[in-house]
Amino acid sequence: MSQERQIFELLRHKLVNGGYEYGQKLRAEALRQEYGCSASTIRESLFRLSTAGLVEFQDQRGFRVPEASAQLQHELTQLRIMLESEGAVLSIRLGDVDWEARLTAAHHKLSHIESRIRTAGDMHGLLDLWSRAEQEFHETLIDACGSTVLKRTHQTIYHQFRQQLIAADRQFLFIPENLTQHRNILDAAVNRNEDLVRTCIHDHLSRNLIKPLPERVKATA
Amino acid sequence: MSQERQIFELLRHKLVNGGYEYGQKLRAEALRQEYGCSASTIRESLFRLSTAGLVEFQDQRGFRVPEASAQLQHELTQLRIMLESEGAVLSIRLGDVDWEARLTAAHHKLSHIESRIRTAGDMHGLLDLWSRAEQEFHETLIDACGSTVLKRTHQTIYHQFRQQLIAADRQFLFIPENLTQHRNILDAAVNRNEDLVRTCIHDHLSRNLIKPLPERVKATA
DNA sequence: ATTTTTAAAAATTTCGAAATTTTGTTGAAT
DNA sequence: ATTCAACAAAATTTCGAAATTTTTAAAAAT
Repeated sequence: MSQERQIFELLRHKLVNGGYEYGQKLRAEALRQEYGCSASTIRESLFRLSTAGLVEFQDQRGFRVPEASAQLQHELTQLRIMLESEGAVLSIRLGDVDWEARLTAAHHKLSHIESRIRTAGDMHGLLDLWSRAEQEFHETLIDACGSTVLKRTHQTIYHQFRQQLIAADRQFLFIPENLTQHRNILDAAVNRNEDLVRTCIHDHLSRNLIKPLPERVKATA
Repeated sequence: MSQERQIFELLRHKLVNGGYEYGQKLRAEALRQEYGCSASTIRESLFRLSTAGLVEFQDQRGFRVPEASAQLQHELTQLRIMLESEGAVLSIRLGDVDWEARLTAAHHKLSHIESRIRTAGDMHGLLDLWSRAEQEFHETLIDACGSTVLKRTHQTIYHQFRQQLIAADRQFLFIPENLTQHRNILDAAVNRNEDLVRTCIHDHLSRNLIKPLPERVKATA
C-alpha cells in the first residue's frame, strides 16, 4: 500500500475519532514528523480530507479541524436520517437472507460491546471497539440497497457526524437508550417493516436534532 | 487566488462539462503542460476531485475519468431526486419572498435559453450557457433549505450526474420536455405545494432511472 | 505456439528546497 | 497611547528531480 493512502487513512481515523481538537490548526510541516514523511504527502491527504468535509481548507491559510457546532450537528443528523432511512428501506426490498444474517451478526457484536459498556459504567478503553462496531452495524443496515453512490455518500456524512459528536459521546460516556434503539432497528429490518425502520432510525438519531422541523405548509393551489 | 484553487476549478469544470473522454487516463505530467504548472499541483487537484467522485484514483496506477454507465447514472439520479426533493420541501417551509424571487429569476434565465435552443434545434454554442443556467436553477430551488451540508452534498451529486450525462445530452441535443418540467417545478415551489414539487422533480429526472424500484414489501409483524 | 523471465521504458510516488504569501514584531509617526 | 510602516519570522505554495513501482517489449524456456 502506498504511503499516501496509509497516511490518508491514519489521518482520517484520527480525525473521526477525536484525535485532534476542534478548530486545531493542521500544519503539514508539523504532521510530517508525526507520520514520518514529507510535507507534500501530508498536504495531498489533507486536500482529500477537505473534500470529504473532515478538514477545512482556506486558501493560503492552511488546514484546520472544523469547529463543533450545534447547527452542523443538526444538519449532519438530518441528512443521516434521510440517507440511512432510504438505504435501509431499499435494503429491505432488495436484500436477501445473507443480508439479514450479516445485519444480525453486526448487531450481535455491537450489542455485546454496549452491554459491557453499560456494566462498566463508561466507555473507557472501549471507545475504539464501540466506534468500529457502531459503524459496521449502520453500514450493514444499508449495505443491500443496491447503490454504491448512496453508500459512499452515507459514509462521508457518517464520518463527519462522528467527528462532530465524538467529544459529546465521550462526555456522556454512554447512552443507555442506544442498546434498545439498535435492537429496534434490527427487528424492524428483519421483519421487513419499512415504515417502522424509518421511525426507529429517526428515534435513534433525533436526540442530535436541535431544531424541530418547521410545520408542513399547506398547498395554496 | 492560488494556482492550486484555479487549477482545481478549471479541471472540475472541464470534467463536469465533458472536456475529457470517459475512461480517459489523466496523467499529471501531461496535464502539467495544459495548465502550465508543476505535476504536484495537478496531483493535488486530482486527489481533491477523486474524493468528489469526478475522478477515479487507483493506488500506484494514477487517475482516470470514470466510465459512463447506466447503473451509475441510475444511482446518481436516485440520490439527486432524494436530495433535491427534500431540499425543495425544506425551502418551501423556510424560504421567504426573496427566495421565491431568486427562483423565479433563475427560471426566467433558464427558460429563455431553452427557448432559444428549441428554436435553433440544437445546443450548438449554447451548451455552456445552458449548463450554468440549469445548475443555477436547481441550486436555487434548494437554496433556502437551511442546510449547508445538504447543499454541498447535492452539489457533488449534481456534478457527477452532469458528468455522466453530458455526452448523452449532446447526443440528444435537446430535450423539449425540460421546458415544461422546469416550469412545473417552479410553479409547484412558488405555490408551496410540497407533494407536487416532489412529483415534479421526480418526473423531471425519472427518464434517467433505468430500473423501476422494486415493489414495496409488506410488514410481516 | 504459449508461457515465463528479463530488461527497458514509462508512469507514479516521494522528497526537500526555493519562491511566495501570511503572520508577528519592532520602531517611527501622528 | 494609537496607528501605521517596515522588517523579520513563520507558514504555505510551487517546483523539479530522485526513488519507486507499474507497464511494455523482447528474449528465453517450456
